[in-house]
Amino acid sequence: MARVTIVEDDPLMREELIDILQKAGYEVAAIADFQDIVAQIATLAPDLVLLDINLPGQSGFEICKSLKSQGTGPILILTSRDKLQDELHGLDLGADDYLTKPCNRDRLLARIQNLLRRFEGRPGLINGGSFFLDPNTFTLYKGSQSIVLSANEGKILLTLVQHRPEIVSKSALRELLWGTDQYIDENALQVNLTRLRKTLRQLNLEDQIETIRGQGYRLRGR
Amino acid sequence: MARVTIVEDDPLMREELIDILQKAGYEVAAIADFQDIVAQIATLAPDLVLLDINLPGQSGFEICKSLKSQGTGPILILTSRDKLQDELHGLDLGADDYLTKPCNRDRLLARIQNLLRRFEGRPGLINGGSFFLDPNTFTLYKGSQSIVLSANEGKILLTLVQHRPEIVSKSALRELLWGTDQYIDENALQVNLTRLRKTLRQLNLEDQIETIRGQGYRLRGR
DNA sequence: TTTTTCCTTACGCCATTTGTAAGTGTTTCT
DNA sequence: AGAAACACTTACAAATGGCGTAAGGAAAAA
Repeated sequence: MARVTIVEDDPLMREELIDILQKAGYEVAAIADFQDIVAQIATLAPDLVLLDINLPGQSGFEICKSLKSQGTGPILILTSRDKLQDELHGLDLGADDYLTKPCNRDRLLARIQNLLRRFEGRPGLINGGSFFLDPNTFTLYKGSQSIVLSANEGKILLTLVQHRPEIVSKSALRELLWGTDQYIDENALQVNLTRLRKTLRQLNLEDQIETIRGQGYRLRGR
Repeated sequence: MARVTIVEDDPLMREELIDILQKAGYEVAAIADFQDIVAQIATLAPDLVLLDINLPGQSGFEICKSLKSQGTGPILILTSRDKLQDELHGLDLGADDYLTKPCNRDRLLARIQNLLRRFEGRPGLINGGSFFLDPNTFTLYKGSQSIVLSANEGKILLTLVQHRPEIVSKSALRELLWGTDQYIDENALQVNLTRLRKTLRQLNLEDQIETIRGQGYRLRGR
């Protein structure tokens, strides 16, 4: 069953949530120490985070923002305040859903289930700024379009994305493609880059890869 | 700006929604003819669908289900009924958010903006029950794994998904692969199905395709 | 201009995909 | 049980696409 992490400072409310979720069959973890919450959640690596807004110290909004910039799973914001402003703010920071407490038990479970389903099995796509890349198959997504890169093109683009916006040396790329830096025709890498750029052009992603003369390549953006 | 399609039968409500969204800068289209709604939406290809539940003829739930099996963008369900059951049902069918009307203007816009941001640039993957399928490249996702199907395997799986859980006749599949039903070696289709099943086994998706003797094939689930 | 670095295009080899063929297994009907 | 219809599997050859190699052109630096 899915793992859910609860971030809620009110002990009573926390226990009740734990109870509800456990009875629903979830593997529940609750944050007890309200310092370094983001790090704790990262370690727990839950499938979903149930996040209260009014917390001692760090605001729930901050946590939400931090988690989302790391590409975590779904976040369900839970707060006692019934202010519309909170909802707007929460959603604005990238929360995936929002509920006011006290909340209906069935509604809570339904929303959790829905969020989990929406994220379940969803590919761990890597955000490349103006596109997404599947690191397994090298399927490249932009808008409603998608194409599959060949193995070499995919490997190159993936490392460029992972190092964005830093420069990746030609030496590193040769190592990536052929396991070694030496005894490789200098031109082989060039050709592969030309091919990659040509493929990117199909999705209107021209001028994404920048050449740094004498040093290597880098991806624009960020 | 993003394109939004409104599906709402009450003219007053519809005009108000159109007004709100247009003033917010969206490119708005509204369904006027309430027949073949799904086909109309598919043609419009909006970035988001605002979907009322109580409609003349086809239920909003049906439309939601159909759209989701085609890999459309986000769907925001809008209904006057304040029944929890509706919400549960709507979310269960894969709607991405839910609001009861009359709804606050700012809240509506915030939810729309949030949905659009969450889906922006994200691939329109089709939910196949226990997997996801990219209809363009035929990249198949299950959990953290993914593989790219060959053209024939992809076409077959895609139509099976789109018709799930109904039976797809062999004749229809032959038409799909070769454009015609006649003069095709009966065996050719079999071979392609064997290959597809073998590929699916790589992702532990055995026994997904069921053979209905004398009629065709169908995908399990739903 | 000369030199260095990078880009582009074309060619041939190799792997993957696909239709064809042939044989085996399974269900249904008499 | 036997036969016929239907479905599945494996193997092989042609077509397709990816890849390294080669050679020449373009652009930047000296």
